[in-house]
Amino acid sequence: MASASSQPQFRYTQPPSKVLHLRNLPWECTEEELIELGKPFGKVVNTKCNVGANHNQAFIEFADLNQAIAMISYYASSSEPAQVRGKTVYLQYSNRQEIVNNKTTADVAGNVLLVTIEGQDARLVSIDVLHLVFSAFGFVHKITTFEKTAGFQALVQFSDAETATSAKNALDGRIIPRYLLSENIAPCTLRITYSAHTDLSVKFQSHRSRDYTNPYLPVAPSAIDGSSQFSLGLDGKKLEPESNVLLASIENMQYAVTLDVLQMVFSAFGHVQKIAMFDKNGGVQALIQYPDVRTAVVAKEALEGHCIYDGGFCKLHISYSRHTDLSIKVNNDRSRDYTIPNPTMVNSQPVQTMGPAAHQYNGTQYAPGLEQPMMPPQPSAGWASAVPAPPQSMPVQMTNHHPYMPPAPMPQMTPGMMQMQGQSGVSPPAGIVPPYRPSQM
DNA sequence: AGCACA
Repeated sequence: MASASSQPQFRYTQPPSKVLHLRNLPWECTEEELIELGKPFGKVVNTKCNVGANHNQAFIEFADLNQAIAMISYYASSSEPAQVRGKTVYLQYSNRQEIVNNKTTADVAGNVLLVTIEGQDARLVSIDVLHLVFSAFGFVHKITTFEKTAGFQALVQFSDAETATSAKNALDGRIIPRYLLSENIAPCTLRITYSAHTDLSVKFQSHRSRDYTNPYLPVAPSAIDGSSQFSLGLDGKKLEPESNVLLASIENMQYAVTLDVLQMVFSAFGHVQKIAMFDKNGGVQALIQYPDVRTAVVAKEALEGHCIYDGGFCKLHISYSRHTDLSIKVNNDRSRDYTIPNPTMVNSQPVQTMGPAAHQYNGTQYAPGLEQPMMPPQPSAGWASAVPAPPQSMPVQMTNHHPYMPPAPMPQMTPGMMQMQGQSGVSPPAGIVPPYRPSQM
């Protein structure tokens, strides 16, 4: 075979092509100038400017081969050379048959977004914070995070391109709301393009990747034993490995926090299997067990630092427990196993009460049964404004729609609650326990 | 003046 490809390409024996290769162009030649040059000979359907080491080459692609031939033929016999800005340009058939535009993927709308987190502390942004941010626009199927030369990046998968587009339009160029991050970390700006991916492959739930459509996906070993990689917390400290069991300590407990109150608060994020309360360091702590890590992660994100009651009372501090399955010996006012049939329980309506009620959040077009209780139903309200929504806006749903919104003071009151208040000698203002409302101090 | 690097 004659090896045409091994020959120098600047013989004038290029086979015809719809694509012409132009050289000796002036610096920064524009697409418009190329179209002007080719227009007399046919329809220019594509161009590529600023090619080559000196950016002085370009391609133009005609709709039809004959148009390209016409242009080459014309200038082959013309006394006037082809010119751009008075500079002679040289034409020949390209050795390719079409222009491939490499700026496609980032411009074609898809259901997966490529998110670059910019900022000094970008790496400290947890996948859970990203999940919260993007869940405001619809159900987030999957998230993966990774390091590239571009920095800390994430792929965020939505159901469809429309949802992804609404998130992209609202978030691109914006900062992650301050109230989602601890105070001492630098602002993080989101840069968002479309990804060419349509379905991410997530093998494990881990600190780097999540599949929110599959709660039974195994948790990565590295996320369980914590021996290999800790994820960095928002404050830059090491995080304990995620767990399905949360350890909650209650600060400034002016009002009694009973087992039932805890069960209500934590049930907003999923089924609470077991709770155990105990005294430690002069305060009250509780272990709350969920069926899966994912639910616990969401609950922790949502509740950490928030107060059960208005006024900074009963502030929750939540960490992951090393337990995975609590051993509840007896059901009483300090410990309870909600997974076993409980005809003998004193207050035996809790879980069933919460189930349906917990799903009454309006605007919940997210997948049923998944844990989005705290996503703003009207994301545009929070994101369209230049100023990030105030802290209260994120959990505001819990204020408005949380099942524990008593029409009358102190509903679901338990004997234990009464007693503890009596013992403590602290009377709530006006004798009323404020409604449960997570709020930051 | 001589073929694109996503």
